Amino acid sequence: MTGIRILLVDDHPVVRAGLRAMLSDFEGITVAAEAGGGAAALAQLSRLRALGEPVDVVLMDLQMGAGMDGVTATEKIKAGAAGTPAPPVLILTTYDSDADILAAVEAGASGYMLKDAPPEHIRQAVLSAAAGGTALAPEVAARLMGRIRNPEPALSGREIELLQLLSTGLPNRAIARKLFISEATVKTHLVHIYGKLGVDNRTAAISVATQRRIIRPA
Amino acid sequence: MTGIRILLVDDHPVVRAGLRAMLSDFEGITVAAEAGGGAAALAQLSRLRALGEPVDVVLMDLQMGAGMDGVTATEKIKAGAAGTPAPPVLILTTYDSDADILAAVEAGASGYMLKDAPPEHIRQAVLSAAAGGTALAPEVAARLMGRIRNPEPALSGREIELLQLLSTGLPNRAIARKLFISEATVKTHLVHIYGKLGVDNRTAAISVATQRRIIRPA
DNA sequence: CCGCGGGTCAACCAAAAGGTTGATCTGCGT
DNA sequence: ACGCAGATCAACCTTTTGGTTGACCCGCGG
Repeated sequence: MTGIRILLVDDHPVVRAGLRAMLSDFEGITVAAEAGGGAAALAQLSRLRALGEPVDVVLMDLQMGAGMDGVTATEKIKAGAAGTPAPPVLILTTYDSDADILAAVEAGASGYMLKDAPPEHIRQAVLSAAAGGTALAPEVAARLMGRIRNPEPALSGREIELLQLLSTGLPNRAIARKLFISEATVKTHLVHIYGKLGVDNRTAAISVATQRRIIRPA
Repeated sequence: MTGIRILLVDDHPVVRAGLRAMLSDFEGITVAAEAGGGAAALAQLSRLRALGEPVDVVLMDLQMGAGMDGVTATEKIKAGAAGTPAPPVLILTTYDSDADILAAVEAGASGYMLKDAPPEHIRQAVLSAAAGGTALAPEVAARLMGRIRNPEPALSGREIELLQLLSTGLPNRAIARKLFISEATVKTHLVHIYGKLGVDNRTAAISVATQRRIIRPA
């Protein structure tokens, strides 16, 4: 049997070693290559494709220190930057904030797993992704279901995006520039956010959004 | 030769597997046990001591999801909660905030390494700790040197108190009432805080203060 | 004793944020 | 075709913050 060929993308050597050790215990799964960042990941994908040994699944961390973050790398892979057809990308990260989950899904990720998941779950997710399916960690799935069932205090993707920038301390003008919209639009979004979160200023919005894990702590 | 016996403490199975794989490649180092949290770590230490197989070095993560955090666990170990003499504790974590480093050192840690360090550095640190020495990652050492050369202005107790309330989203008026001072005084404190943190608005102050662990996340 | 820093307050002005109304455009589902 | 919701923008006004200056009191250390 051919086996599922995997590319590990994580900036921590320790984590890469852990995943390699964990995955090598499973039948039918082999780690074809590793990358410590988004740019290296794209290079590895191209290299392996040129060798006629394309990877079947990319295991990608989201937070990666200096360089390209995982969401951007996923977008580039899915856009065919490392050749087509693009392999499925399975996110394996530490945090499960709405902001991260939505960004990853929009970037084209096939799944979203947490690093504290038991090995068996990760194996299942890899198999699922390789077969063209999807895989969500139970916690993640629960959060998404909650969003669907309870649309009352549901923030839109754009609003969450704005909230995330808000939490870094940027003034409206800077947020507007980052999102390529006008300051007026930023204010409109903020008013909506305040209404949905039941607050009346940006600081309280950040507090509530952080507690509800709508955004990850700055 | 006896070999150095290690206890791994980390809440992520993936990371534990990685460290186990990495360390097992080194001569003279064996992983005696693992723990997924601070409480389990103390239990493991006691158990192994009772078996007459005490560990020589504890490899400890700082951020551990739900239960006891790494600093607290280190304090307890050093206080003899798992028997004396207490083994050296080597911190191995993702973040290198000043607050984390200082807290770890104060708790009695023998070293502070980052998870993105190359395996050889981690091996050196383990050997050093086992021999009763200390080990600091270059980045960490650099930060400490920087602090000594360029001490960041410390926030006063009152300022931190105010910052904590600020992070909950209260406007100045409400903060004033909570602290039984006038709004003018709140503004004066805020100006001082902004100056010390190098920001110019309350939202950024919260962001910076949270990152530096000056205040706990809302 | 005197300076110094922390904490308290006031008055004033400038800038940013909050709130309202109303408008256009887009995609999506019926 | 239609309504609806999300996203976008403008103009206007009020409230809150930010920034400056100056002042007073207190405790601690040289």
